[in-house]
Amino acid sequence: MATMTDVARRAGVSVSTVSYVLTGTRPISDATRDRVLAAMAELDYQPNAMARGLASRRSNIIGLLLPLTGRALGATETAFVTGATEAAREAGYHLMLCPVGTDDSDELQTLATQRLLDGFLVMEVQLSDRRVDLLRKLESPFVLIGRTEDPTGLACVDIDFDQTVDDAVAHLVQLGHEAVAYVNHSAASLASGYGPAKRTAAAFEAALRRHRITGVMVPTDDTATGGRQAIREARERCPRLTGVLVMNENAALGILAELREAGLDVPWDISVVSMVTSEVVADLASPALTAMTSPGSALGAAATRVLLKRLADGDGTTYEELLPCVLEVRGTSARPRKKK
Amino acid sequence: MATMTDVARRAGVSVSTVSYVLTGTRPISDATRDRVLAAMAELDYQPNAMARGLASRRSNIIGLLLPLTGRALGATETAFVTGATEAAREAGYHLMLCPVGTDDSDELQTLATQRLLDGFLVMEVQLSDRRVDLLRKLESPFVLIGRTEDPTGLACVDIDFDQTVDDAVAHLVQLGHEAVAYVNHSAASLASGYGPAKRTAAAFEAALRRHRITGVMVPTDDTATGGRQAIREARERCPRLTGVLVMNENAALGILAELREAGLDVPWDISVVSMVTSEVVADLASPALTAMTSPGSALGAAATRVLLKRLADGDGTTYEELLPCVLEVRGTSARPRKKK
DNA sequence: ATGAAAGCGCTAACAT
DNA sequence: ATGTTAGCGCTTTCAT
Repeated sequence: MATMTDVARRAGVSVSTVSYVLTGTRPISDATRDRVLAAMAELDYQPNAMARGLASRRSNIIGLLLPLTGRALGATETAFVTGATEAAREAGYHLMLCPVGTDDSDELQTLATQRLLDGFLVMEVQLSDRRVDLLRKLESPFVLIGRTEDPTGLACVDIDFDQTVDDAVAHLVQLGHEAVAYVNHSAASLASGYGPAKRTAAAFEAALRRHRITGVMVPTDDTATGGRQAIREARERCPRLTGVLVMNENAALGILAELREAGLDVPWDISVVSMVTSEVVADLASPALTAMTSPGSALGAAATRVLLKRLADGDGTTYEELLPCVLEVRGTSARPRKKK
Repeated sequence: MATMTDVARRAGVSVSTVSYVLTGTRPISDATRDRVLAAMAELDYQPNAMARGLASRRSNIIGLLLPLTGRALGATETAFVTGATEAAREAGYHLMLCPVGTDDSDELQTLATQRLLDGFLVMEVQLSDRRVDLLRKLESPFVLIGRTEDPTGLACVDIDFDQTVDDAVAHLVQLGHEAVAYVNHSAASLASGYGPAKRTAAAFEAALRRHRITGVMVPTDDTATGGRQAIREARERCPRLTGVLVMNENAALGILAELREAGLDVPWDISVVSMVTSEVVADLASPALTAMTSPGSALGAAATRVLLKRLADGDGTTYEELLPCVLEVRGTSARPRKKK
């Protein structure tokens, strides 16, 4: 394994010159640079990451804090990881997966003080998240995916739930629907103040008013069974119902199954729009789900870019970037057929 | 940020003593150790990962080579990543995600010679995989998830496809099925020599013989549409068909949809067993899919353990560990009802 | 059982 | 534009 000293000797220059060729932090004459580069190539030289990190106090690695609950990651999360990883690589950084939940404060403290990571991406952010407090205290640069209660002084990248709900409702209204339901996350998460649940509930109300249509919000579990119950309840509470928005993919599939068994035709009797859904899952359903596709990979890339920017600038001001889900019309939404 | 020198001074010992307390590579009297530990605690000392890595030539990080194709990772892969990450953490290691496909030789070369990673886990291994050749040449320790054509001298951890297929067929036979189809991966992947496709095809033939039943193998695309076509073809070629094994989850859902539309009752008319399927996806279907659940997270953990073992022992002998998928009977398999 | 000291391979002042 | 050199914070011989 050739070292920088080897390269310097071979190129007939000093080690610092070699170093500066690598980092580009001071002007080097073309002739010298060429000689150095040639020497590197001849020796198959690769800088030692550890030595670099030690001397520069930068590892060029960012950590992705992701609670690994045992159950699988959804497609959205996966896409996020992918997007973040790619964006990091393009900037010459590496991405390290760190299974750190809100409760593993010690783990995180160790990670952050080890100086192995230059900064953090924090996934699955809770409204009140201890990881945030800790990272702040330790003065580690970080970017949140999602938002805490009070985002002052934080950098957040999140789905634009307001916009997403509004776009979904607008899609149904445009098709001629006048009574729609919104099947939200569970009552429990709503009560616990889970951000997306609360924000979408409010956005739904607002959208109903804006579009002057009626509708009901039904919280339910994020399961197929939950979806089944929710659609039954929704139809009871609002018999004229012709459209439904669903927050959770599993619930969406449950709704399709329930409607089918009730002898109703999707999309002609009832349209279903799934929110924050990945393409894969949407295609699993039949008919394929009309959905608001979550910008998973774009979110990951955006978050990474924000973090790297902050690392470079030493910037720590409040920042917020919201990306809406994009409507993909597939087979479960249509103009409702006239009743009777 | 306290350094080892600070700790040494505070404890009234030399730096080397502090170091040995940390690494445990030489005996320390209890009294001294206690003083050192106390000093560390008082100073909130955390060893600097970079300095450690530079001096010891070990980063305590392993890389996970995972081609990020843009499309989402399946639940099995996700579980694998989770399992590997957890296992690494338990052993005091970190896991770094490296988006490196078979074609990114340069990327991999850089990664491996940078000395940032102690070893590699290689996912989505091709029958002939250039990453394997490269890692071997660079003498980087690594473990494959999957198998190459010739596994001599390699460490592999993989799904036991033979066992899995046999278990699935046995399940159907035991229920009384006498004519079953196997819906495999696409003809293209079969032709290209994709390992799992070839191995399961062979295992299916063997299982048919062993159980003295008839059956057909139908290759198809890994999509719902592919599944639909496949089941039509299978029923044409084998009208007495009462059971079907499916290799791909999407195809499995397509098959269910097609059968339903053809007016057939699952599982009473036709049983469906999905292979290498995750629980989440199985539950998405209605009825929930009887499936051979892939040991994703166990695979990840096993692979990590093998790699760490090799790092510790400097061992490089051939090694193979196969884990079967586990049968989970859900709603799509049953004793076939008598025809006519 | 403990200490002293020589690196590990690089970056970044400080020189010229 | 280039060279010299003092660290970065730790591990690990070599001593005692």
